[in-house]
Order: sequence, then C-alpha cells, then structure tokens
Amino acid sequence: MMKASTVYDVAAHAGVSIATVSRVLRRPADVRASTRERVLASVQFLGYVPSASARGLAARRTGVLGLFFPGIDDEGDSAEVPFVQDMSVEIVVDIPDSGEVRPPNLYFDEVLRGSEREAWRHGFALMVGVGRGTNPAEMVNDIAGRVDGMAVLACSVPDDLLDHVSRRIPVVLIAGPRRGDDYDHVSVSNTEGMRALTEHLIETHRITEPVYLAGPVDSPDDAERYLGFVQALTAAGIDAAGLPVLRGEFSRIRARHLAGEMLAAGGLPRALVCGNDQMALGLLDVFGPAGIRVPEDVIVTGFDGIEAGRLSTPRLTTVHQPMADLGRAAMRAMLSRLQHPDQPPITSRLPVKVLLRESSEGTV
Amino acid sequence: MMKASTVYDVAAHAGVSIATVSRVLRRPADVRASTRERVLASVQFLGYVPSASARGLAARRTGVLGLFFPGIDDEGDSAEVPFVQDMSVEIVVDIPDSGEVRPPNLYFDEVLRGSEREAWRHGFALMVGVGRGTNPAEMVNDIAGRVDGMAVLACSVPDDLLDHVSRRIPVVLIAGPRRGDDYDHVSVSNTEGMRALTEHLIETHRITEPVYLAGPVDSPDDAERYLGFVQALTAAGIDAAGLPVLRGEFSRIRARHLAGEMLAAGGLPRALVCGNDQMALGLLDVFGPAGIRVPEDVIVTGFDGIEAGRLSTPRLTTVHQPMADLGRAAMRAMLSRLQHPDQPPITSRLPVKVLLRESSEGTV
DNA sequence: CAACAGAATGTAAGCGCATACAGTTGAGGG
DNA sequence: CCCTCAACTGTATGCGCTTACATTCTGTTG
Repeated sequence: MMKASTVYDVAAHAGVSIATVSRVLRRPADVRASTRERVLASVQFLGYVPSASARGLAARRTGVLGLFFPGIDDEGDSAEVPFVQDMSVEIVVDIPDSGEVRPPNLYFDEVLRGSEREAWRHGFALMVGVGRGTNPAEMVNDIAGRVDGMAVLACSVPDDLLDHVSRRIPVVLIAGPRRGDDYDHVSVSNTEGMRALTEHLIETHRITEPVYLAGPVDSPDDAERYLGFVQALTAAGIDAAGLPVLRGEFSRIRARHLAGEMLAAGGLPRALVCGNDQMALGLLDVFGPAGIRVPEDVIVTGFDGIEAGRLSTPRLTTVHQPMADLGRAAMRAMLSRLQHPDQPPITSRLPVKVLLRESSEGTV
Repeated sequence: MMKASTVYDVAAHAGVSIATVSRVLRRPADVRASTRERVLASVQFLGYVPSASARGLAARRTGVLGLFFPGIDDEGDSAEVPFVQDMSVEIVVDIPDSGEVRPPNLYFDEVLRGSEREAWRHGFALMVGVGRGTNPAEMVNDIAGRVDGMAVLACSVPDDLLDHVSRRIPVVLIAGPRRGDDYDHVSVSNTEGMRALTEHLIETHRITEPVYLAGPVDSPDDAERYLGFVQALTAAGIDAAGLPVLRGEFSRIRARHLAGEMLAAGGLPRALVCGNDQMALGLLDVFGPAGIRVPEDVIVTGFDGIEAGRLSTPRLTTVHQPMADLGRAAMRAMLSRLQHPDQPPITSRLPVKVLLRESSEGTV
C-alpha cells in the first residue's frame, strides 16, 4: 500500500500544477481535453484516490450525511466473533417458537435503506451510528464532526446534546413528537392511521368496545396512535375513557402473557387493537393454539406493517408506515436545509396505509 | 447555525493555545485538571464540535471504515418521496401473496448491523454505500477516499477498481471466492454446510436421489454449496453427475414455476435441496395448495436461515449462515490489517449451522 | 502583424487540527 | 534562595486539497 499518492504526485507525473489536477477531478470542463487525459492517465498509473479529509477541509463541507439511531438495549453480546475458523458446521434440531428474534430492527433497516438511497442520489455519502449502551453522546458528537447534517431518531439523543451539535450542523428529527420548534422534523401519520383503522372497525364490524393494547408509556408514537384510537371512538359517540387499556410494552412476549391472562380470566373483547405489530403477533401466538378463532371470536389489529404480519396465520390487519420513505424524507429535509439555511422549520408527515387482512376481515 | 466555531475560538475563549484545546480533547490526562475544565466549559459555551476533516488530514487517518454492497438492481424507483404531506391515510384491502417483497436484502441488513457494531466497538465510524445501477465505480472511489479501510461484497466491484483503491487503503472481500491472493477475505462455510445437510438427508432419511435447485450460474456461493452437495453424494457412493439440477436463479417466483412444471410432469423427487431459502419457500408456496405433503411426499431444504423460513408452513430446514458475524469479521480483519499492514492475507471462514425443521423432519 | 479577449493554467493562501519541539512553570532538593 | 527535573503549555509546521486571483496561451480581428 506504500504511501498513498497525492495531488502533488499526480501533478508532477503529469507535468501540471496541482490546481489543474484538482480541476480535472472537480470541473473537468474547465480543462483542455488533452491535458485532462494526461492527468487522468497519471491518476490511474499512480493509483490516486483523493483524500476526503483534505477536500472536506478545503471546501468546508464533507459531502456526508449522518443517521443516528438509539441502540437496541439488549444487544449486549460483546462476544468476540470467531476470527479465523475453518470448516465448522453444527447441526441442531431447531424447535419452533424460539421466541422473538430481533424484532423492532426492521424499522431501522428500512429507514437506513431509504436514507442511504436518498443521500447517494444527491451526491452525499451516508454515515450511520447506532447508539450502544455506552455513551451515545460521544457517538453523536463524533458523527456531527464528520457530516454536513444529521438525522436522529426521536428521543434517542438528550436535548442538550442536540442543541450542542445543532449549532454546527442542521439536525433533522425522525418520528416522535416535535421537539422545540427549531428542528426539522419528519414523521408518519400515526394518529390518522389509527383513527382510520378504528373507524373501519366501528363502522364495518360494529365494534363498540375495542380494547387497546398499548406500548411503553413513554413512547410518543404509541401516544399518537392511541390518540387516533380515542378520536375515532369519540367521533362515534363512544366513551373511550371507559374502555380498558392493556400495557403491552411493544413486546411480543409481553403480549403473550396478556393474552394468557385474558383467556384465564375468561373474558375476551370483541376486538383488540394493538399499538404495534409485534404485540398483535404475540396475541395470535396464543389465540391460535388455544382454539380462539381470529377474527370470528376476536379481531386483532396491529400497527407498522412488518413483514412477519404478512406471513402470520391469519395475516395481520395493520397500518403500514413507509419506513424507507421516512429515511428518504429525512435526508431530503436536510439537503433542503443545507441549501436554504434560513427557511422556516420543515415538518413532514408521511402518509400511512391501512392494510385490511384476515385478522379482521375473515377473508379478503 | 452561524459559522461553526473552531479550536481557535475555543482557545481564545478559554485563554489557552490551540494545542491545549486539542490536548483536552485527545489526551485529557496531559492537561492540568483546572485548565481542562476551563477549556471544556468553553467548548460547551461555544458549541464546539471538532471537524473530522481537519483531524483526519492532520492525523492522517479518518477513523472511518467503509462497507460497500452491490445494489439490488430492480430498485429502480427514482420516485420522489412525498416531501410535505399532511394527514393522509389510504385504506386498502391487502390480498395475500403479493409476491416477493424485498427478498435478499436481509442479508445486507444483517451484515451491515454486524459491521456497524464492530466498527464502533473499536472506535471507528462506519460509512455505507449500496451500489446503484449508476456508476458503482464512482461510489467506491468516493468511499475509498473517506475511510481507513473498506469491506466489499464479492463480485460487486470490478477487479481493476479494486486494485486501484487497494493501493490507498486495505480492502476486505466479503463472501464469494477468494480473488487473487492479495486481499483479506471473510466468508462462510458454504460447502461444509451443504455437505453436512446432504449427508444428513442421505444417512437419516435414506435419500439417494436428491434434486438440487441451483442459483444463478455465476453465483460463487451457489457453486460452493453445490460442491458440498456433490461431495456428500460422492462420499456415499452416489453418482451426482447423474442427478438432475434445476436452475432456480435464487428466485422465489422462478422456483414456483419450476414446482409447477414438476407437478405437471408428474414426477416429484423424494427430496429437493435448494441453494437458498427463497427458492425453497417458492416450492412450499406451490406444494401446499397442491396437496403435496412436505416432508412426507417430498423433503425440501433451503440455505441461508432467513426469518421467513422460520415462519413458513412447514418451517424450513436450512443451513443458517451468521450474516452479522460476517460483517463483524470483515471489520475485524480490516482493523487487524491496519495495525499490521505487512501480515499475510487473512482468510476467515465462519461456521454455519444446519437447522433441522419440519420441512425435512416431519416433527421436531 | 499587433492587439486583445477568452481560455487554460499556474500561484499562493488558507481550511482546522495534531504534534514535534521549545519554552514555561512549579515543586522539591541542596 | 537557587537549581533540577518533571509537568504543563505554547509555537510553528504541515497534512492534501480548493479556489480566488494572477499569469500565460490561443486564436481572432483590425
């Protein structure tokens, strides 16, 4: 690998000045064709790759956008990867129901995918960071120093840190509630989606006393969804305050427990509206084997539109949120902000889609 | 956002030299506690975030590792994301079997997750790039200029480009065959895994004429797997050359067609060994509704260990490859190379796990 | 053939930081 | 009270590139 070559090396080899080398790479049209080709030949010959650090410093922009997500807390396996290991195979009999395997990460995957796509589409590279238990502050600060702007999942970064980095680069918040009024913000129509779904249950299926299976109390997304649930009920003249709310914590496991308790207690509501798909799937896990028919005995709905809900039996009625688009919209907002630093804060709410499937409709 | 503050601003505000500011951030122990606190207060006050470009230039290393993947070709929707859109909800009746939704990407997601984790664990940031139809060369070159080392999925980058960038930074190849002998390389035990699975079918289920459902002809992974298949047969005294091989192209759709054709032709083999899970699932898609019992009438196995294979009916026997570990191992190899530039090329083969489930065992 | 407008290229000044080295300070010993 | 040495801090340089500006060509026109 030797010492990497620089503009100086290329310039010397091609018999031009470093400015010309730079121009060949940045504004080819400004250089005579013959010169350009000579320089490019030298670039090729020397294996020259421009240093983004130097470019970033000189041009005062890095050409990189950042994306930060809070970590999955339980990702604690610091286990070492086997480093060099040959031809080993293990044969295991894999029993069903091994629990929930990496559940909510799909969300991150999708947002990341959309972000990556949109960033490169606009000529920016993407840097990603997933907060681990250890010091998200350091990571965020680190990323902030490397990028022209960064998107951050709501609630993943303390306010003061956010203020700090936002003095250097624009910050876009993804999902969750607006925080302050100074940040650009992209989110999905949680409330509207849940309201539409609930209205459907009320109007089409004559549900009058649905039970809501809620996420963590501090989840702003769940709060928005619950709001939509309440709005639909209220609009139909139903007193939402009188209906029980179960606390499922967005966990499939927890939902199974709750399902078990309900069965034990004997009383099942006509419809269970869940704050996310994982919990809805947890209910299905229990109802099926217990002989409870869905949707004949109880209607179950979710929220998110994850793949597993499309593969479950019965398939899960849910509200699909466009996760990849969330990422793309976040990048777009940042780019827009970079171009027009003084425009008013952007608020982008993406549309959701209610997917009616067998867990509420019977057959579709 | 004003103009971002620099070391100079902080130094002036704290009444010290820029060297001291730098030390406070990089080697706090070298600075008297009282001075340190004063500087940190100024950092806080001014909202100072160090420029990674400047640091990278001065320190001659970026502290970033890169990961490049080939694009999903069909990802051609350049559609614009709705940018600002309020409260829109669409209600759709979602019919089953909407085809295959983003199939092979799980692989990328997992590798990325592992890479991200391992990079940060060692104090490096991660930059990701997914090649689009447009000019992967530019992307790779761009990334190469921004990082201290990069990992690349096999076959995603032309040889000459790889040579070019590897003159500047270490490059690690992920999966596929070794290319040349100069690059570090991490992969999984494709051959050994498939061999172990096939041996199991032969020994436990007395399969003597399994049919292999192959991937694309130019897939090195599939070639390795097929090799394992052949090895097991040969070891058992079976002439693999005499057995038919179907070309499923790693596609679920294509596998369905093939399944249809087999049914139409009347003859179903006792066991179908597939080069990946997607194809195996494609077979199940057809066999179930057609009244073919799996595994009683025909055994079906896959390869990869994707989530969908755990949710199918029957659940799919497969060979699980540790995708996240692949990413982690790639990062590890790079870090090792950065520390010891002159060590011999690393070759790391990760272990796989044969998962016996209902599609071959009946009940487990 | 001279004069001149562009086009092409060169010159030079930073961009913000790390760090070798030089200089300063303070504590302890003589 | 001075000297020594270690701990601490400041000075100065350069990392590799972009870019405003100066300079040199080139081809045209009078």
